[in-house]
Amino acid sequence: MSEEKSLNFIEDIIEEDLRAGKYKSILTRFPPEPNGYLHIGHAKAICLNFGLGLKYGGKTNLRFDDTNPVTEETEYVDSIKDDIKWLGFTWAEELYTSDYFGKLYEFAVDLIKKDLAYVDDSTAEEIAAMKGTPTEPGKDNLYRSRSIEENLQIFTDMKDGKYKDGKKVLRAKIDMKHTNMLMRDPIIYRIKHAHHHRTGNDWCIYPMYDFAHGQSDSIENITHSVCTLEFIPHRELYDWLIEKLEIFPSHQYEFARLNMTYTVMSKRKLLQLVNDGHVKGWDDPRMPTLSAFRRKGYTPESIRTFCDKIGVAKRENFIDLSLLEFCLREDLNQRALRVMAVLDPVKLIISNYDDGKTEELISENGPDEAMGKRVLTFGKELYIEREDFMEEPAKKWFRLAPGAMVRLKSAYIVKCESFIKDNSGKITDIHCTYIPESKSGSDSSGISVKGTIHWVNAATAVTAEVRLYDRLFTVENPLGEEGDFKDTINPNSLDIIKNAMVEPSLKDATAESRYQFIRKGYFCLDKDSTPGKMVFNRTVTLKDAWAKEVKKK
RNA sequence: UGGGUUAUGGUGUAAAGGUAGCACAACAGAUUUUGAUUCUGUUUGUCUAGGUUCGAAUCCUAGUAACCCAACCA
Repeated sequence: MSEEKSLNFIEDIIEEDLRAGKYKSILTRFPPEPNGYLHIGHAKAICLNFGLGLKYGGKTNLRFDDTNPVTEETEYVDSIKDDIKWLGFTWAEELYTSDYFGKLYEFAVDLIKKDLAYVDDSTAEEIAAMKGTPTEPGKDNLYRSRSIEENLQIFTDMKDGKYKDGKKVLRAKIDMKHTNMLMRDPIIYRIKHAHHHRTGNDWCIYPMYDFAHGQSDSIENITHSVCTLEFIPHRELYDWLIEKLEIFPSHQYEFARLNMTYTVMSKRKLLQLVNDGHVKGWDDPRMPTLSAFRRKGYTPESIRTFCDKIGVAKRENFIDLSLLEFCLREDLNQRALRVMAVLDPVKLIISNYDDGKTEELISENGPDEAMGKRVLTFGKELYIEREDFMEEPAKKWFRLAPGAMVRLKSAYIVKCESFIKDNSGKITDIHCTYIPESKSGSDSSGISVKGTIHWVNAATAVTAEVRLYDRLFTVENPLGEEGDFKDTINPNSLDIIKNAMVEPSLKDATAESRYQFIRKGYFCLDKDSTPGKMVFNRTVTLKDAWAKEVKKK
């Protein structure tokens, strides 16, 4: 095959439309409802819609689908805008469906005048009963034959606030026996005496999704209105309304939403996790929201790469979380500064190193020369990772053990001579000797060791809190289990380490800094940090061949 | 008992009648002052049954499975 990437089915359609001269340029839109935070599934839709605009020299609008005042809030509007900007996209116009309430009302009046809409006084239960089921046709009710004049008058009265919530609705007059349930006289306007986040108390009737979305697309001259699969049955109604209203013919195309292992992706369920206190807010780093990924240290580039790799198609998919992590590591590996941090410290004392002596050693900041170098202080007392020492070494173990030698990264080779345990059997000190000729960069010792471990100098190390995150759920598909999805929440999804010892250069960390704690993973500074106490989030672990080796047994 | 949509390795995604490719995952090895990175290699697939054709993932017929549709949510 050639170098260029093959097109997805929507790109196929657009290229065909452009080729055929159906449109001179394209216009897409991203239409979130401001009732929750954006998650990784939205990122797929954002990358798709904005990506299409960019690729074909068109534009993309951001339109808040705010037709339900009871669930929508400005807080969500702000977070959504932040997330889209963070991902790196720029919208042509910031619009709101509520901008069109006047126009939409006119459309409804137009429909009534064409005898294509009527006011129904039935209760919600009655309407549901008359609607039939997917396998049984619905039935007409007596309100369906109301006169145009009467409908016009009552609809005006509805708008003027003469009725209470739920007393009347406006319905499109289509076909109660239609095989598509959505075509059985769908409700297009309902009464809600509620405060709207933008229009305040101007309206007490609000259009339903189906009477707002397609019409908004049309008003904006959207050429390709891309949405997820569950809206397929809505397309027939979308087209019907555009045809009857005789307005600009936007077209709807549907793709499969993103599903990912070890998480859930519905705003309703995410809201539940927040409200029930299973996580500490929408941006808790264990959440699949964009604000959580950002806080956890993910880069927008890695998420865009991920969205590119998963593709766009119409079949249900279930993406492996490891693909997202792969994209992340690939990016972080290139940009993260390498530093040393000991998460579970145990003291290492070098017996043949002079008391009070220190040395300044040079270490590279990363694999790329351009990342520069930094100075590390070495001394007689260090901290190393507790798990890097094994009293009775396992097979293929090439870290520290009694009598064994190991390289201290960017420093010397040391040999373990003895160790001390406290009353509870916990190792408190490891005594080593070092090989003076083995200094990194000028090693003349002739000794080669298999293992290299990280360390920090006890005298100059800084204490920091480190938060280790694991997947939020214990099973790949929390919704595939019997019972409530919350039963599969991972009780160990957060491990807080209060006293990690990190090298002093980390004092310069900023919110944007990306680090690799050598051999432990990628980390970033959390917003909970204070001048007196740094807090780091583990963004993702490094791949760990040893852990895999251990697991095999 | 209705209507709609989709079926390609473990997971995704290409192949527009002509060599089933790519990525992740898994496995094996090389390199390595991060058991990381990098590099090399291996395993695994066209839902089923018929048919058309020199040739079928692709076309035809009949099945099967999964998902969606009965909020005054979007």
